[in-house]
Amino acid sequence: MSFSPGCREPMSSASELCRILTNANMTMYQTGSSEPLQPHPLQPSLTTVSLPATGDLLQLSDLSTCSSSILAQWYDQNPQYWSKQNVLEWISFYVEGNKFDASTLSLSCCFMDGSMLCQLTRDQLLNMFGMSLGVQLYQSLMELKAKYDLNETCKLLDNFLHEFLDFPLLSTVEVNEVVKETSYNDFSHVFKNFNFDNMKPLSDHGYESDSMHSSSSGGMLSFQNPSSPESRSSESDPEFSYPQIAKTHIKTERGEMMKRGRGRPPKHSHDPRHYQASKKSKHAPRGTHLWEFIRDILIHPELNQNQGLMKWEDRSEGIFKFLKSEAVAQLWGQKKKNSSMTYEKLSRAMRYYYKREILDRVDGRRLVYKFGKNSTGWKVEETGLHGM
DNA sequence: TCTTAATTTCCTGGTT
DNA sequence: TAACCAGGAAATTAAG
Repeated sequence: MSFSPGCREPMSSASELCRILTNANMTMYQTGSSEPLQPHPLQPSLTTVSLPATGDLLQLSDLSTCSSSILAQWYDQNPQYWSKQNVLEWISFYVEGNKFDASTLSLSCCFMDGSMLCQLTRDQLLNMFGMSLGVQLYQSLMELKAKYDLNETCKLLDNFLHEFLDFPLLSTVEVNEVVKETSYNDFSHVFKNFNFDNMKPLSDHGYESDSMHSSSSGGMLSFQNPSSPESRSSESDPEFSYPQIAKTHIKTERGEMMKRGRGRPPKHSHDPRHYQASKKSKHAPRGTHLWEFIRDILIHPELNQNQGLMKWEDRSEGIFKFLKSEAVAQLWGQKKKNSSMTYEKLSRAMRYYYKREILDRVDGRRLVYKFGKNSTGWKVEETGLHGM
């Protein structure tokens, strides 16, 4: 969607905005709206209760601390999944909280759901809401998105660590030097002890069958014996041994080698999980893009500390380096439910970003990339967080 | 149904 | 020699 600049137009007053919001609340939650607070599909436990009247928002000093309010319940969700009502509440909070002159604001600018909101650029928000309010809304949105992405990345990392044995969850680990030093050494023994006899053969089309990554906790990795000649660890850490899963060639029943087909492994439409996925809304947001996934690992070093996956080389310039290239690829694969992801493939996708200027080339340096002008959310001033 | 964006996969050749 | 980089080509998937 696109918002034309200058959609700000006179409106009666801030109280009018409040009145409309309050009425909207009453209408939606007393009569059974077609669009109640949308629970996050991954967080189905959210319960729907009445929203406070807009006036109540005035008494909230900080959204992030209002644990007893309904606001906190949807506020903790990914803004992507906010309803129009949620967006209105969010905007009105900043309007009221800053005593912003709502007469300069068009209500039509506020009628969007979270998905639309998240597509707006900083400039679009500034155009719509003006410098003062626009900047605040943009910063709030960036923080919320980062917070949600952190949660999701944390879950992924937890799943990844927890997939094989009772490795402590990141959320429960107290970060200290001992933990930092042990994490990956512990991994190598995990993989050495893994029972490779449980490996299922590849299906005859050359891809793993869906059953191979049917783990509900985010996709099960298939393994290749690290000592086998096919094993090709591209891991930059020589002590680190990761499971290798991509196989270029497969053996047929007659023992001849066949090439794997190109492109993504096809999904099986009869698979119940695929059915679930295909049932989701047509307007469901796209998954996080690769560069955003990378960015989120980088801007949350508190997670990275445990994994040592990546690090900033020059935060102000957006230059970063893969430390555990294959591990990052595995995590990305887990997120995309693709157990055959490798750094080789991931790096190809990264190179496509050069053309779009999402990434810039860093010549002569292995595993080093740089965020380009079309990437956002990694700068210190954008995130409000401070990297290493 | 078609188009398009964003990968994913495979490949060849070059560099470190 | 292994690991990585570069980029073409083709395939797949999801979203619009």
